[in-house]
Order: sequence, then structure tokens, then C-alpha cells
Amino acid sequence: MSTKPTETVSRVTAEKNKGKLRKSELTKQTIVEAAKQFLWERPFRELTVRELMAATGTSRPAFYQYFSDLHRLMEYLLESLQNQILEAGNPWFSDEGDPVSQLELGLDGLVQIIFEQGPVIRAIFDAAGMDERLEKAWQDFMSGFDLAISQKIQQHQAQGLIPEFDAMQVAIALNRMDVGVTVHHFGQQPRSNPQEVADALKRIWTFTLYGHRGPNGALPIQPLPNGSDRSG
Amino acid sequence: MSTKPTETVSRVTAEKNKGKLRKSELTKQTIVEAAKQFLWERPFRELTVRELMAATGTSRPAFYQYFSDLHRLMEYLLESLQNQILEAGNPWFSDEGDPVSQLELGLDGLVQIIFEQGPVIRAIFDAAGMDERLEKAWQDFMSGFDLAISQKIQQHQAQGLIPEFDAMQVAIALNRMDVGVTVHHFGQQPRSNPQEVADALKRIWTFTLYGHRGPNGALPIQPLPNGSDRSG
DNA sequence: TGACAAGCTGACACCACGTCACTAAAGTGT
DNA sequence: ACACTTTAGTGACGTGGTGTCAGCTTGTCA
Repeated sequence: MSTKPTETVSRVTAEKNKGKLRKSELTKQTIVEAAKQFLWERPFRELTVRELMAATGTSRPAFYQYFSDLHRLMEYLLESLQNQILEAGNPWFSDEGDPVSQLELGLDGLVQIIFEQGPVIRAIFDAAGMDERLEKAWQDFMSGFDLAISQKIQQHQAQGLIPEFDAMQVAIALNRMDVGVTVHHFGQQPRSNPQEVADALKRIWTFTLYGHRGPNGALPIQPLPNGSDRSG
Repeated sequence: MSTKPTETVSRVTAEKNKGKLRKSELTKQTIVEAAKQFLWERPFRELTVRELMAATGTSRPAFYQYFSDLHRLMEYLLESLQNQILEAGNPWFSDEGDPVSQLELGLDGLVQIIFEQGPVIRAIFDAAGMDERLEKAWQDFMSGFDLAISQKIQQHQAQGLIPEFDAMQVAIALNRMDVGVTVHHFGQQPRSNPQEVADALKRIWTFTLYGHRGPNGALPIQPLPNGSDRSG
């Protein structure tokens, strides 16, 4: 976006590269893949430019042609991740179907994605604490979800599906829970069983937002005079 | 514990030091205080031994007489914290009174403590991602709560106060939520209003565990679809 | 083939770290 | 108060990872 190739190069690229990657782009992807592979086995704190580049076969200084430091590399990974999560993320945000089922679907999808790249996500999370700019990027990433979730809550509150409470505060809490839980369970091998994790998250989300029973055909919030509420 | 003073010193200490600190202990506390003060203003990643010791007035190498590195210093802070949290922590774990009220009391206490030392706790949290041993200590710290909470849940499940579900998974999730939320809100200045934060946490905990009404026949939280439940 | 750019590299200076041999200060017994 | 021992503190050093830079290769096109 801000750094665009020179005129000469872009012309050449247009002529010659029919779906073929520029060498630079190829090297960059090699670095990214090596990093992912590394992070799948060892934590971010042990990643060094030297070792990373040794794994790619090119020299250490070459790294700096693509990323100004390791945190920028993580920022790059975060961007890719963000797209994936938003995309496969959340049926709940659509306005179709029963909210509880859609919420559960969304959580299943979220857990699945994070499960698939747990260690890499954990690395981004860890790295965010070590670099101001990456931390900011992570916060923005999270804030986006905070906002989307709180808006959805408010929408359902307006429809009477969810009781009144401070939507943003609850959204922030549930969001932080999702991150903490998935990083905990999937951040390093051996990873936990995603189904159990998803079940716990679904329970907390649905109980908190919709009460302990489904809203479809049943009152989302029902006072139930006598106490028999279990049998989940 | 492991490092105990020599025989001579301990005898002398017993005789002469009536509440008077040894010089070394004094210096150590100076370092700890300087660190806390620093972390109240700037993140852990910017803390260096040089700058820390400059603030204490003693030389940089002196630091290593008390802590083998900055992460050990954070580990020391974690230990102090642990005591405080366990202590003032959780009325819920006692078996007296209405569980929902006790849970809410415990959460209020927890939020209060974390509020009071938010930036320091955040620093420990950040630092945990940068050092293997500190990370282990943090995990143990968290696991302790996971276990205690899940046992309490199981106990209340046996009494029929809480519906059946995987207690440990839910405990882990709620615990990670607490950490994520409090670090988010209180980890740096300006800190959020602790009351609002506590309210959100209380809602999620109680709705998840006890449903939206108290198990004691009382209504700890008014469900009231129209009503405003957050007074404070 | 000459010329130019893209990609890559060896070598460098930098900075924070952790250690060590040593000095200074504090404390202890007479 | 003194000599003596133990504890506390320091200057100087080597190490390892970082980020940069001038220059070398490689590839491409006229």
C-alpha cells in the first residue's frame, strides 16, 4: 500500500509473472513458513533472527529486507489470522436463525480455527507484550470484536432476547475469556480436545446472554418460580 | 527457605535486630519498590537492570545479588501477590451463607485487589510470556485457582445448586476471563471503574453457575427483562 | 555485452546482559 | 576502640543478539 514497487518492476512483473511469484515474495513466504514451523514447536521468546534465517537457508541480514524486526513478522501473522477469524468466524453476527444455535455455531468455528493454529496464535499473544506497536495491533484486533459483540448484544437486548446489562463490559469479558481459554488449551502441544473447550465456552456464553435455555420457543429469560432449573 | 542466613548472623539477628532490617534486606526492598514504581508508569518490556538500579542509587551489578535476572524479580512479586489474593480473595470458598452472595463478595474482593495493583500484575503477566520459569510459576498460580474453583463447583453440583457440566473446563474459562478482564481494565493507567468491571464479572459467573436467580430462593440478580439491573 | 536493479551478504557498531576479581562497608568479639 | 570476619557493592570484561551499511551477485533487458 504505502510501499509500492517501482514502475520498472511493476511493468516487468505484469509482463512476465503469470501467477509466478517474484523472488522476493517467495523468500518472504519462506521466512513466514519457517517462523510458523518454529513457533509450532517452541515459544516466541526463543525465536531469534539468526536461527530463523538459518532454517530458510538465506543470510540473517536478508530478514530485514522483509521485516524490520521479529515483532513485525508477528504483526504480519496477526493480519493473516484476523482475516481467517473474521471470515470463518461468526454466524452469530448474521441475523438468521435462532440466536443461541448461531452463537454456538460461531463459537465452534472460532474454537476450530484457533485449535488449528494454536501455537502461532499463542506466539502472537506473547509477542504482543514485548512490543508497543504489536500490542497496539492486538488491542485493535480485540477491540473490533468487543465492539461487534457488544452491538450484537445490544441488538438482542432491544429485541428482548437478552436482559439489560452493560453490553460492552460483558462483551469485553467474554472476549478475553475466549482468548485466554484458547491460548491456554491450544497454545502448546499437546493441545486439549477442542470439543470440550467449545462446550465450556458455549455454556458460559449462552447462560450469560440468553439464560440457561434456548430462546426459540422458550422464553429467553424465564423467572421459573420453583427451583428445578438443571438438566442442561 | 533454601537460603538461610549463616549461624552467626541469625544469632546476632535474633539478639540485636528488634524489628530492624539487615542492610541487604533493605536494599532488596528498595529494588522491589523501585520496580513497582517503574511498572506503575511503564510496561515491563521497557524495564532494564540499568535503569532500575539507577533509580535505587546502587550500581547495576548489585542487582544480581538479589535476583538472578528481571524475571526472578517478577517471580518475587508474583509470590507476594499470591498471598494477598488468596487471603483477601474469596469468601465463596467458605461454606457459609448464600453461595451467590458469597461469590459476589469474592469477586468484589478480587477485583479490588487487582485494581489496586493493576500495572504490576499486568507486568507479571507480560513477563510470564518471556521466561520459561516465570511462565511455569504463573501457570501453577492459575492452576491453583482452577482446581479450587472446580472443586467448589463440584461441591455445589453435588448439592444441586449448580447444574451438571464439566466443572474444570468452566473453572478454567472463568478464571482466564478474570485475568484477561482485570489486566485489560487495570493493567495500565487510566484504569477503568472497578465497580463496572466487577458487575460484569459477577453477572457472568452467577448466570453461568447458578442461573439467573439465586439458589436460596432469593433473587441475587433481578432478571427483569425491562428493568435496569445495574444500579451502581 | 554493457548497464542497471533486485536480492543478498560479510562485517561492523551497539546495547543490555551476567560474571568476576576486587574494594568498601558493616558487623562482631575482645 | 580495635582488629578481624563477613557481607555488600563496584569497575571492567566477555557474550550474544540486534539492526545497518557498503558492496557483491545474479538476473534481465536493450
